[in-house]
Order: sequence, then structure tokens, then C-alpha cells
Amino acid sequence: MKPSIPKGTRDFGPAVVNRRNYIFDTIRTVFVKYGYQAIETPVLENLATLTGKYGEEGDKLLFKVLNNGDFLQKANREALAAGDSAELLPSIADKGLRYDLTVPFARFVVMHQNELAFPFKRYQIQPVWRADRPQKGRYREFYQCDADVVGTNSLMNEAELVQIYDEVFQKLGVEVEIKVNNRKILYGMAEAAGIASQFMDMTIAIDKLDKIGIEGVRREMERKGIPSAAVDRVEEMLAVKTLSPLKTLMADSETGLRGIAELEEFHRYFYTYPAGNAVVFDITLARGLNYYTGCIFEVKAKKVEIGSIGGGGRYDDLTGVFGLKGVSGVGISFGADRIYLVMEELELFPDRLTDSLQVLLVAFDVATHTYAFRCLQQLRSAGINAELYPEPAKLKKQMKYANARSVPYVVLIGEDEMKRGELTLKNMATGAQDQRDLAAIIAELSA
RNA sequence: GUGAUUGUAGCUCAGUUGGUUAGAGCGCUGGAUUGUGGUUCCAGAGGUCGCGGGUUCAAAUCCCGUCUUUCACCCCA
Repeated sequence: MKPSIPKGTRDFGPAVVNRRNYIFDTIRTVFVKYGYQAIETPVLENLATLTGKYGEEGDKLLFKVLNNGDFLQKANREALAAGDSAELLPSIADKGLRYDLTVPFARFVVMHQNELAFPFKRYQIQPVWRADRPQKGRYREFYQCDADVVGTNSLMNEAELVQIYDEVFQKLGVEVEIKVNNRKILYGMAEAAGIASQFMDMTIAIDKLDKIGIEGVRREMERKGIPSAAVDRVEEMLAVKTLSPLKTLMADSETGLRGIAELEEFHRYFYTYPAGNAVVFDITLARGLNYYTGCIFEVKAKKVEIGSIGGGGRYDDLTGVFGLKGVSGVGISFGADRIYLVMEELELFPDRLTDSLQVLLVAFDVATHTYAFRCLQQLRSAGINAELYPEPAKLKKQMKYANARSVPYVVLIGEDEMKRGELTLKNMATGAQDQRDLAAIIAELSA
């Protein structure tokens, strides 16, 4: 048979994994610096945990896992006979692949609430799965890097999380714009326009603003049956670029005012920090995941068109659905796969990554090969990533291999070198070479 | 999920209105070069033209299905 892998999944070769790890390591380092601790959760969750958390669209994109054993015996016969997949599903699948890391985290917090110290800050770097139609930068299996904190309402957390965004993208050299908004402000808009019941319709339309323009948003809202007077009011508020005019525009909406106050509080914390990237209030930022209730964030790369490379926000009651009330959480997510594409396109990866081979030893014959093997061990003891070509093959062959591995240095070991105890160190980039003893070589390579 | 799009050597791609033995560059293997890769020269290997079916005397080329890629919508990282 011809080997293949499922749609929207990918293999990663050594060079790619090396670069991906560079991204993961950078993110991880910053997470840890801000006090977040790692956890991991299973790939598989109970479908009951996942369904209903991501809206109707999200439910459709959940990967369901067929029950083991003779599952048809327990299947809903009527639904099966009628060909009703939706009805049949609960009787044949009770597990699914995780869709994000936030919902499993909420589940984790509830299950382990007695073992955790609150506020609890955790980070998690694991793959998630969505049964979406793949495109560039959109896969069915992709990695998320999440940091969330639960058990604190302080807006300081929002400020810190945006700092993390800023710091990570500065370290990676990716210029970004970090958009900030507050779900309560969006709700305030709906209330001020007298269409609180059509909050979601309004939000979905607004979210498309940069794609379809203000006229498109108007049409979309009118199509959903929002009266044109209300649409006018919404449009008026959408034009606002700062918080202060909103206070009068949504003076009657208690929720809206609270949202404004929250963003102001966020700003008081955040602007104590010298951000390297643009952090902007964007009233049109909506975000689809409907569990968000407070501040929301989204990160866009400035020089590459690829959709958002990070997103997050505050969710007041995500643990509530699992039976733990009154625990508020806020978190952010990095889309590692999209960040990779951005960095690839902008050629931002360092030439030499830390976990690559530093030196290849080349021996000329059987006698020097065992001698070289001893040298190899000393290099490794000194913490140098080193490799000896496994047999004393023709020099040309070994050198070609060194080239293919793009090793910066090669150590040549022949009879002369072995007798004198001085090995030939060759710089592969310049072609220069000279004789040194092993200690000098170790010193050079450790530099 | 809806509508398009893509697939030819390891990679990037040619391949005429359907016509005999499907090509190039790069890469790969061997040699020129018995202690030196990345340059040069010579030689060589490598393809069920995504897969399955159909039309035709004849299909990489046309038709249908399917898988994959990419794109728009939807949604999102």
C-alpha cells in the first residue's frame, strides 16, 4: 500500500522540529518566568466535557472517537435506521479529541481543586484537533501554547498576559499588533442600541469588519433583522478609537460601563511596562469562542497575512459548568504552527539552533576510529554535541555527510594526528584548518 | 459543512489540437581526486504521470468518482 497520513496532519523532519522547538522553548521560558507551571492533559476527553463549550460550529468541528467493542449493540437503533447521525452519535461515541486547551484546563481545575493552590497559574503546550477544512496555516492537528490563571479577578493578570505576548514575540523577532477589547463593551453596545437579545448576531457581524467593511457589517446586521436605527447607533460606536467617548455613548448600560472600567484598570497596570509591540484597543475585536466574558485579546503578525497567531481572554464561569462556581479565569494562547509559518516567511529563524550538531569526527582507518571514539566521549563529556562517523569510510564520503548535516566543525583524525595527539580541526564554513590538542578543541567549541 | 482548485523523478517544474520509448534543473550514486565537503568535468540510477473506473485504434492530456493540496465562505490558531 501507499503510505499516507490523514488530511490536515503533517510529519515534521529534524530541521522543522528543531525550529519548532525553538518556538516552544522561547514561549516556555517566558511562561516560566511569569510563574506559570506546566501541566498536561489527555488527548482524549469525554465528549460530555467538550460539547456545548464552543458553540454550534465548534461542536461540528469536534473529532469524535468511536466506542470500542461491539458498539453497534448499544447503538440507538431508531437513529441508525433513520440515518440520523446526530441522534446516533451519543450512543456510539463517548470520547473525543480535545478542541483546545482551555476547556480541558477548566475540567482539570475542578477535578483537582483540592490539590491546587489558588490562584493557580498553569501553562500547557500540547496539540489540539479540529475537523476543519485545512488551508495554509489551518490544520486539523496543531499545537497550542496556553497560559491561564484561575482564582483571581485582578486585571493585573490581563496586563501580565499581554506582557507575555509582547515579550515572546520580541524574543522571536516577530512584529505584532496585540488587539484588546472587552466583551462587556460589546454587550454594552448591544444594550445601548437596544438589541441586547441579538448580541451574538451583532458580534459576529462586527467581527468581520476588517474583511467586509462597515457597509458589509450593516448589511449583515440588517439581514439578521436588526432595525436600522440600532445599526446606526452601533456604527456610531464602532467608529470610536478610544474609551472616553464610549462612556457617554453607552451611559445607560451598566455592563458596558463595567467593561470600560475594566479596560482602564488593565491600562493602568499595563502601561507601567515598556511594550515593544503595538497594543491597541479595538472595539471591533469580537472573538468567536463564546465562553469569554471580559477582556479579550488577539495577536496579528504585522508583515504576514495569516489570521491571528494568538488569542485569549477572561472567562468568568468556565469551571461553573463542571460544578465549581465563582472561579474566574483568564488566559492566552499562542498558535505555534502559524508562528512558524510567519517566521519561515520572514526568515526569522537563527541560522544555528542550539540543539544541532556542533562537530563531526572523521577517522581515516580502523586504528584511528577507536581512538576517535575515545575523543568523542571527551567532547560529549564537555557538553559538546558531537558525532563520529560510524565507520572509517572514504574521506570524501564522510566530508559529504558533514556537509549534508551542515556541521560547523569537523575534526579529522589520521595516523599523524593520533601519534602527535594533535587533531585537525576544520572550520567547514571557511575551509580553514589547523592542529590542536583535544583540550584546545574543546575550548574552541565551547566558546 | 458549501463552492472552487491542485497532483508528472527525492525537490521545483516543462510536457503542443489526445499519437510511438514522458523531459529539464537541482538533489542522489559512482568516477576524475588512495588525507578533505561545499566549485568544476564525466557517467549512472531513479517515474504504474495521486488512486480507481470510463471514453478512444490510442489517455499524463478528455469524462466520472475518490484521496490530497491550496483558496473563498463558515469558523478559527
